Amino acid sequence: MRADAQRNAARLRAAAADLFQERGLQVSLKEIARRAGVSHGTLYNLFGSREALIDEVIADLAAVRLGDAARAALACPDPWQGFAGYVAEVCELQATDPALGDVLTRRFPDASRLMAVCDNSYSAAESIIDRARRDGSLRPDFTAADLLFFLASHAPLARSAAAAGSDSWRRAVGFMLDGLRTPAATPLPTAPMTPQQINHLLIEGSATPAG
Amino acid sequence: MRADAQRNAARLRAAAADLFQERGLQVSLKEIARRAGVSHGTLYNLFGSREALIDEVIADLAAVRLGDAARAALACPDPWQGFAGYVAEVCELQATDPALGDVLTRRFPDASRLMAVCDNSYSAAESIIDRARRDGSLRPDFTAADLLFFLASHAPLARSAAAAGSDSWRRAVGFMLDGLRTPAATPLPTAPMTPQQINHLLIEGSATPAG
DNA sequence: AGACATGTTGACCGCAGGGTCAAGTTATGG
DNA sequence: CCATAACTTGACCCTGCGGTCAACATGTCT
Repeated sequence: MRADAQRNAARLRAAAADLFQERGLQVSLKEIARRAGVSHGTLYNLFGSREALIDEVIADLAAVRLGDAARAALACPDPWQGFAGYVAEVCELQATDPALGDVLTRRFPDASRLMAVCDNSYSAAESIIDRARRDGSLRPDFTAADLLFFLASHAPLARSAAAAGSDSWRRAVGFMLDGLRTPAATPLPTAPMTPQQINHLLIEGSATPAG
Repeated sequence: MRADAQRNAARLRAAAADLFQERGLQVSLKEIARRAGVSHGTLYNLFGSREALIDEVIADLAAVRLGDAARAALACPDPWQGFAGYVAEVCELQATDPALGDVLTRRFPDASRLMAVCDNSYSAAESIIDRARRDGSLRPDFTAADLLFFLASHAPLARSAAAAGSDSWRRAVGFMLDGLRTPAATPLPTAPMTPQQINHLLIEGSATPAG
């Protein structure tokens, strides 16, 4: 790879990282190129697709952030504290970093490294949940699918609340957590989602085609 | 108004009602015209703006649906049952009717009749919440702003879950309600939103400009 | 029936997005 | 220092959106 190409790739990566984190994973590729100070043709040249760019720029970061949160949760002596702290931490990430808010939505199935991060996070969440359930502090009917549903619905509003300088999303998380403790538990009206249902749900989630 | 214009207006209203309820209040106006079988020029001619169309086609419907839910809630002898049923009912509306899911987002400030419906609903929610708080069954720190936050974040996923034939959103509502009963209550990390903050939050919510 | 007001139409504008590619430029190795 | 492979560029394609308007059609009233 020629030196100038390397320079351009670095600039593009930096611009992409900035914009993804400022405005989410759907920012226009032309705008990324604009901010990097190169032609959008060059972006397509060097990366080929938004997914490739995401994988290069966000996947590691997401892996670290989510991995840290999960590790901290499992390291916490009190399973409930671990679980609650994990949820709060992930929500915090969603509120402060739009890119991370978009990670869990699985809306970029072709970003393979990112999808791997999603899968790992899901497994980690299962462990965290399991531990808290076995402990008796987390209601037994709560599943990782339920957590994912909550996080996915929470992300957009948390993001704009944070952008508007508001903490209000923390309240929503607080209510939710109070509903997840065993003493509060009340029978649920329906079964948890299967992984297929989750996928379907999240991907269809926002980019509904026009037909 | 000429007879053909009246016919066209009726067709447009019908098409708009259909599409709003199928896909939400942001469907393209050209598509509404297409489905109505008239030129989009005619739509602009007869209605002038999306907001006018919304006001004509959705405002009443929303007023009735939300009003019924509120009335039923206040008529319920048990304040907690009334509150919980209200939340569940509104969520059901959001899940089954994308147009109603968009109503509470306040993303169409120029649709004045719709905005009035929002305001009324908010007041009604305050009464319902108040009654349940005074009853001692609803945690005292829960406000109408919190409910609005929940509903706004809930709507999109509930919609796509329902579209995918899934009931899973009911679980989320169940967890949330369990967190709202007084016995579950745990101190909250931050203050509720002011009306201004709500407005800001919801309107910025999804249509973030590119700049 | 005819004339005029009232409506309708679709081409057109500007914008922005994704994506491609021939032509031009520049780094690099011999 | 130059030949060439490697790279960049921006014009161009497509799509779809909101919105306007001159030219045309049609209902309506006398």
